Amino acid sequence: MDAPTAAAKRLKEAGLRPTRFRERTLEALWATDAALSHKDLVSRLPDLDRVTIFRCIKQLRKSSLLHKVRGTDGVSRFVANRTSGSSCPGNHPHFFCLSCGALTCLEGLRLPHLELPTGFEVRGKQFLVEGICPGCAQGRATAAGPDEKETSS
Amino acid sequence: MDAPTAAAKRLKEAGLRPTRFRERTLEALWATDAALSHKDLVSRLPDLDRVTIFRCIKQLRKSSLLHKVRGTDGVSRFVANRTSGSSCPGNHPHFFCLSCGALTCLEGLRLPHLELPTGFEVRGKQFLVEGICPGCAQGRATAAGPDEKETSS
DNA sequence: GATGGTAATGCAACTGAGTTGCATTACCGC
DNA sequence: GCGGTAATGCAACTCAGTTGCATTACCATC
Ligand SMILES: [Zn+2]
Ligand SMILES: [Zn+2]
Ligand SMILES: [Zn+2]
Ligand SMILES: [Zn+2]
Repeated sequence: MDAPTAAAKRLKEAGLRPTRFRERTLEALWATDAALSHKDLVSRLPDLDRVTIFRCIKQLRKSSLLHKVRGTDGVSRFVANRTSGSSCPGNHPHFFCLSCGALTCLEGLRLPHLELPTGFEVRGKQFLVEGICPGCAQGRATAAGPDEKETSS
Repeated sequence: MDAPTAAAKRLKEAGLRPTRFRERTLEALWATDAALSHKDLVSRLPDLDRVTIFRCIKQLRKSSLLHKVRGTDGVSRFVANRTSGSSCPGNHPHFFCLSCGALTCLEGLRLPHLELPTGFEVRGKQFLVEGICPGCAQGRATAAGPDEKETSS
């Protein structure tokens, strides 16, 4: 008997069939802190069909196993929800690095409150900060040389 | 001689050639409070080529005559900057109505401050609130009555 | 362990936003 | 009016995301 993986367990809990591909998609997301785009996932799971990955994402999202964030480039990226209970789409802000393109959750931070004029009925909020991430900022400071990115996404 | 329109004046100030099409694009944006998508502009300016509108938008944006906001649907929308001096891209939050799709600037409001962990170098911020706009909320409350929304999308 | 129904997968073709190249046309200074 | 530059139109393209349909894997049930 194959030991049931943590991913399989999580999928079952969520009421999804724990297929090999869903497990691997989930594991790929668990393996990184950054949000992954569909393209990122395709390159990490080369033997999966791109449409399958799209559908897989959609299912995982429906079951709240991940949340979606759009960078300022308009591309959606996805992050696994670690805590099984809450972690709804928008309870923390996100950071988009203009240098390396990484999009990360700022999970330690709360979304700031915003007082809207009367008449608006709020359903959700998104706060996206863009700039240079610690990694890239350090690279610049240290490097002097501007040999930025070679890892073309 | 044709009286120089306000739009033409504004374009000249910004250092752009005040062509007929740019004037009309700017006027279309001035004529509404809501942010307009490229598609919206195409339907308001049926005799303009869609590519021309894209390029027009790009120029107006480069000259800070308008700013871009993305709805949670991922589609870019554009709003004219009334005040000629400042009005950079992101100094106010935006509201996206899930019912009618309208995206509006909350110009009266400041972006809330957010204290980031050390190491992050902030270049810009975006705050997008989604929900039901006053117009749609009222329509529902009053509802019972027949003449809901007919303006689809 | 075989069997069947449902859900998941692969493939191809499609949509819609946005871009690029190139030939044509309008604008502005002279 | 004339010429050069910038703006326009058109066609073709990229890239994210979706849809339809035939095939395959999963799970339960016998
Ligand atoms: Zn970075
Ligand atoms: Zn997040
Ligand atoms: Zn509305
Ligand atoms: Zn705005």
